[in-house]
Amino acid sequence: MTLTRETSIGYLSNWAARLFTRAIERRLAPAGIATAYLPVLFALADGTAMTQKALAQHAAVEQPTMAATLKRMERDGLVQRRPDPADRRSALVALTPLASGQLNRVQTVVEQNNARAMANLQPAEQQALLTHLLQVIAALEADEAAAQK
Amino acid sequence: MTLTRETSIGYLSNWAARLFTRAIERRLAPAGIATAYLPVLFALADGTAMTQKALAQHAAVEQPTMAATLKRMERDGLVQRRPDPADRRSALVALTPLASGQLNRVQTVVEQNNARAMANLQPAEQQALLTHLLQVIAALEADEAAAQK
DNA sequence: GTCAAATACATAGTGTGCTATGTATAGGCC
DNA sequence: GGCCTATACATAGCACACTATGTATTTGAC
Repeated sequence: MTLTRETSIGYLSNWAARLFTRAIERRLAPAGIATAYLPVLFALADGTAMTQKALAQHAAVEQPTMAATLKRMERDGLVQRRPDPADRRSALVALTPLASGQLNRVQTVVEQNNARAMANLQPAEQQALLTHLLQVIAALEADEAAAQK
Repeated sequence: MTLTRETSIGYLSNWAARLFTRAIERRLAPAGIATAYLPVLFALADGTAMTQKALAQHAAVEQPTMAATLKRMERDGLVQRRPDPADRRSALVALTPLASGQLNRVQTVVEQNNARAMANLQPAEQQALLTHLLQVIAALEADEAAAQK
């Protein structure tokens, strides 16, 4: 039993993720929205302000990755930081009106993209795919946590 | 129906892919093998030599991406390029003995990693997951091809 | 045979992720 | 109060992906 790409869940996940990134970029880059911005946009969509640490946890990326993403979003006028009155080490990040104004369009594009990607699957199959992927993610996170120690 | 991470196939694919990359890095980086090397290693495993273009198509990455990967692999002593006698524009890439000697170990690590990731799924579910992901990939590639024109 | 178009690869610049490490503030112990 | 540790963030350096573009060779039309 040899290893081929088509039977490697790792390879297929990576491949699908790159295709998703390209598809989102194609449709949102003209609007100044990059894929890494999406978790931040959705996390702050309701108008709340969050710390960088909380945003990193929400997006499941490391802190320096989120720092770079926020720097680009700030450059692009999508977020603003103001000092956290309760802790001078941290800042509270919130969306700008420019970002809020694009939320509807962004959400529509993302949902349509997800729908297009799963258009060949029956509703039950779509649900199964999401469930199975979540179980894979849980297994990999458990493996990572075990290796940590 | 709001968009949450847990129901977004795009987000879950990206998340799983990052976890896979980290897991592979954790186990193969000490051996000098990076994740981007894997498609090249497996494509050349049988001793054949391929052009950069063929390797890029095999790995489903763009040509400059493969050029950079091959440069790192050459730096790490894993591949060597020799001029293609039939076409002076291109070079034929082949594994070095150093790379060939690590193939068994690499294949074992990748297979074990895939097995660990799907350990919580029944065999039928594992097969369904792979099939569904392939259908998602096919849909995204069709979408990309349509946008291309 | 010549020249224009196509092809193979290289390079530059950027986005997004990681690890390792530095700096400033907060919090708790004595 | 002073000090040690923990925490929040910044920075540096690298891997790996992309697009855009340049260079050299090949191919095909004439």
